[in-house]
Amino acid sequence: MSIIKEVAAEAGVSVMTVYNVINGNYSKVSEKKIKLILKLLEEKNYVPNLTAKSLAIKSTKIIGIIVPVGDDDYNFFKDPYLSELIGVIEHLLRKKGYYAMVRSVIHAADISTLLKTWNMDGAIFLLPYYDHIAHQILAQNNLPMVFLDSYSDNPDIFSVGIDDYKGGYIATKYLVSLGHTRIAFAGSIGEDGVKCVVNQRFKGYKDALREANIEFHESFVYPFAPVYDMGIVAGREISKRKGEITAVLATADVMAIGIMEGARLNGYLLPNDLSIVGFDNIEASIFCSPKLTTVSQNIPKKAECAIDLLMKQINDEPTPEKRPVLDVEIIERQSAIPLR
Amino acid sequence: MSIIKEVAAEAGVSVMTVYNVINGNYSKVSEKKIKLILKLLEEKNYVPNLTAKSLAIKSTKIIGIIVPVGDDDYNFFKDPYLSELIGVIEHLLRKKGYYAMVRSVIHAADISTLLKTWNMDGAIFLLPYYDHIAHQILAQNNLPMVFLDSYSDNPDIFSVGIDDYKGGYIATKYLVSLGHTRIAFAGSIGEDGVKCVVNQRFKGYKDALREANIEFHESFVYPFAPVYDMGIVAGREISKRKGEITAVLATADVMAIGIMEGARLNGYLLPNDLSIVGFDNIEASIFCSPKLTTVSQNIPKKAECAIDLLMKQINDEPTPEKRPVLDVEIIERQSAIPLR
DNA sequence: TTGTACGCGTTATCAA
DNA sequence: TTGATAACGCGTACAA
Repeated sequence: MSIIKEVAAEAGVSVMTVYNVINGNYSKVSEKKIKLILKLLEEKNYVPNLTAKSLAIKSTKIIGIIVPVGDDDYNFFKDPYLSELIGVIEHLLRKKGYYAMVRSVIHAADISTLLKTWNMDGAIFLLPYYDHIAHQILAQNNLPMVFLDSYSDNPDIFSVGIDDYKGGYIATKYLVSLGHTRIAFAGSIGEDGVKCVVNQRFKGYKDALREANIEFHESFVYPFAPVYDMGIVAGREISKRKGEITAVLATADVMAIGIMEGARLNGYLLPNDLSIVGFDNIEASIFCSPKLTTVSQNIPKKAECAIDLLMKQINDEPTPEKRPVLDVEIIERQSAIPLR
Repeated sequence: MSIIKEVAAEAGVSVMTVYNVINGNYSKVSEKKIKLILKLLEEKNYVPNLTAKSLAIKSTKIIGIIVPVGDDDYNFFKDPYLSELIGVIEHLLRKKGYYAMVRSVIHAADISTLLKTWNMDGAIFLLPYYDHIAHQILAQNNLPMVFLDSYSDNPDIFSVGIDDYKGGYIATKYLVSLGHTRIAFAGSIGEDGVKCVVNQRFKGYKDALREANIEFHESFVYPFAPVYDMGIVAGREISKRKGEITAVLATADVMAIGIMEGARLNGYLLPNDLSIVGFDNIEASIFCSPKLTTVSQNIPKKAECAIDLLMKQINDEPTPEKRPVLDVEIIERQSAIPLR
């Protein structure tokens, strides 16, 4: 028997009266009974059952944290950028009385099922792998959603991004200011013409080169996945061209750290033989030596914006900006130094 | 109106018949209607509502992933050990049809509330900060639970741990084998006599010293928190005693990396001036230079054991071992080298 | 083969 | 002030 019923029986009142006390409708109950009922609830450690409440009010306070994973066995939490982001998000949600249901998804089709299964109040999509089906996701699920780093041209989408173009631009400009002219670009660029995170950074890179009257070489592009292992591969490739390439811009810190390793494996001395700039400013960027110069994005702020956007939708408040874009900046450390 | 009712109406049957089809009780429904109903369900993208189902069957398929956080603003996901662990756990739970609700908790009292609020099917406690109230947690919550790294003497507790004593022992022995005799220990040791992760490692450290006829010095102990920043502090302290201390065992990789940094800030050349052994074998232990020699614990296996123990409890299967202890091993890299 | 009735814990409405 | 009743979506037991 449920605690509510026990209390009602013991206090000699109806279940409804107990609920009135629980919900603070004190005006509707006599003071004497209030005290007794509160005492009994306390004694029995009553905690409202949210699965029942959810059913009644059609709101669960569950927010889905959706992370696409390609391969079934890849542990996306090893990515420090994602973990940090999830940590901040969980924290903010908790403070606002929501519950974070973290979920990696392999098949995009599973998303709708998940959201409906728990009748979630909202969802945050951490990685921008859904631009091509954004329309479908929006159509199938009528609930507040926020996409991170999306470049979808769907006008109905809410998203929080960073100024990827500027990131690529200032990083390249920074390397140019150090005297570098033969600058490689490492990152999984998408199809030509498609707007996406890496392509925007790539565009910034090319524009900065052009502005400095530096010719762009297709062979300077290493279109590898932004993970440590592929960084090593890229680093090995790049260091085969000693003297030809003097600097690299990588689209993720972990990749940049991998590039360092790969170059070192080929006998490079860092940062002398190769200047490297990363992207994200994860905590591990100070673990490596030389410490990584990188384009910093403010992860806590990104999370805040996402939650803010989500809450505004949930509470039917106006959203001044549907797609805020956060600023980025260069964090100068030791991995990029003047040429020569 | 719910999809179920729509389908029932359109198919001209009762709601019950629709449920029979959904639940595969085909024997109870005529083939013609089955096809029609399945088609309608498909069209309308029917997904069972777990909040309602949970209420009816008193099982939610939600597993709580509980992480204690001391300070309100500390982002525990920055800890690579925890993130990796959570990643594996989410993955395993998903494959078994469960949902991971990740939750940081500040006040231990919130735990019971959380578990009851969602009527969770089980819970995993990631950090062993609850040994002193384990009895209370067990008493207040009658659901399958698994504690990681617990040294509670409560016989009712299920836990998965690693051989911390052996870890401290083999790490110290390893340093001794390299010729070191003045070996410091860095980690937040608990009260004397209390069994806990760090104290066990500390015990292993002391026993290994004794076995090698090396005197233990109280002043060689740096009882700092196992985080990067405190590692730096420890590294600075240790490097003030050049020649006096030649090696350190740290109880966490991030701390070991911090120690490197602190020592370097004081002019140390690594690993020449100081040999360092870490603990955990997180991914970032290869990001630093020199690469970290460390005591490895098998995080995926730890997660697997925990889930296995949890599932056995949920399914009322016998559990051969209530408190499995996983083995550890030394991973030799570059941060610890022979003396001189 | 199909349908009815009731319960799960909670909220909302309305009557007493 | 208090309480009865219906509803939320689903499962179980039992009838027709």
